[in-house]
Amino acid sequence: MRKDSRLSRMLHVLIHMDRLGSPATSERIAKMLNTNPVVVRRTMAGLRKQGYVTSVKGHGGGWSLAMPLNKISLLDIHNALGESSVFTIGLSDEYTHCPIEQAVNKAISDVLIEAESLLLERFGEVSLDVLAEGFTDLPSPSFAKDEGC
Amino acid sequence: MRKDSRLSRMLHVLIHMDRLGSPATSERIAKMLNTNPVVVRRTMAGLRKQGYVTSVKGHGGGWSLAMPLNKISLLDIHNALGESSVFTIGLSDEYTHCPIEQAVNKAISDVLIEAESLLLERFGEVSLDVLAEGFTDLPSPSFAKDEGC
DNA sequence: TTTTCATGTAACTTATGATGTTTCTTAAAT
DNA sequence: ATTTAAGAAACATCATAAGTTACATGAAAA
Repeated sequence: MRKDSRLSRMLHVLIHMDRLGSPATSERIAKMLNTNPVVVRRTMAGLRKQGYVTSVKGHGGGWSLAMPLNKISLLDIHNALGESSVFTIGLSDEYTHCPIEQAVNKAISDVLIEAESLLLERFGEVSLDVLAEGFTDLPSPSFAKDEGC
Repeated sequence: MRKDSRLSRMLHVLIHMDRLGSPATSERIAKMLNTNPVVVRRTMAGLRKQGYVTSVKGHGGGWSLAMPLNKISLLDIHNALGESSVFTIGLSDEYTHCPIEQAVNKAISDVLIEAESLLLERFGEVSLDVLAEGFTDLPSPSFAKDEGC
């Protein structure tokens, strides 16, 4: 089943952006992610909507962090990306009136809800500055693949 | 993102099968699930491989439970269906040498592992007979949609 | 012993949804 | 004015789960 790696990729990008100083263009980010600028804009648009990044048009424009990394959690970015559910597991809805289907679906969804709660709670406990820790003394690596991420 | 409702659907089927007495044909199950017999065989094959159901060819053949419902847990069926991961969330693997990607991926996967452990543990605690409880006194409903699930 | 019913399996087709692409517009700096 | 870059809509591609077709195998019934 298909995986959505946007969270991982966007976190990676945001931390690099933080050490970059100047705005990062969609094109630059796209190169880093081996994708293209429009996909980057689409994804970043969600983050901007929630206030985590800003975008500027024209010369010298691009994307910038709107707040320090310690104000942003994994949960924030996860939510901003707007994926409805974290699970590949879904429920049947063919016989909503069948008591057996109801019992089955309740058992499954009870578990999913509990596991998702835990997951979101943990995501909320991790802020991005913690992920960047220990690398601040490294020579700030440049951005795109051909420059050595 | 696409959902996999096989677990929910198969549990539903297995419980109905338990009260059916005679083997259920792939065609009958397919009608119940609004799908077709080959898909049913494909899915049931996983359950047979793990010993939860048996299949018999020819006249009067079909699928039967190989053990009572109280010997089968949600986890058993989940595993038998053979889905690798329960999450839609994946990790980037473009810069496996980049310490930032590593830190990001470790943070995410720590959470995923913990949440998945909880989920599997809970699935292991629920056996199918519990889901069927309370309906044993009902007139055993017949199987296919047009017969009133 | 032939027919019918049912699973087993492989190969192929379809449907869906994310991702990628093109094109054009808008806006800001040079 | 020109260049640079985001915004946005429309369209194309791709991956893959699900569905379908076709045929082989095996068991019971006629």
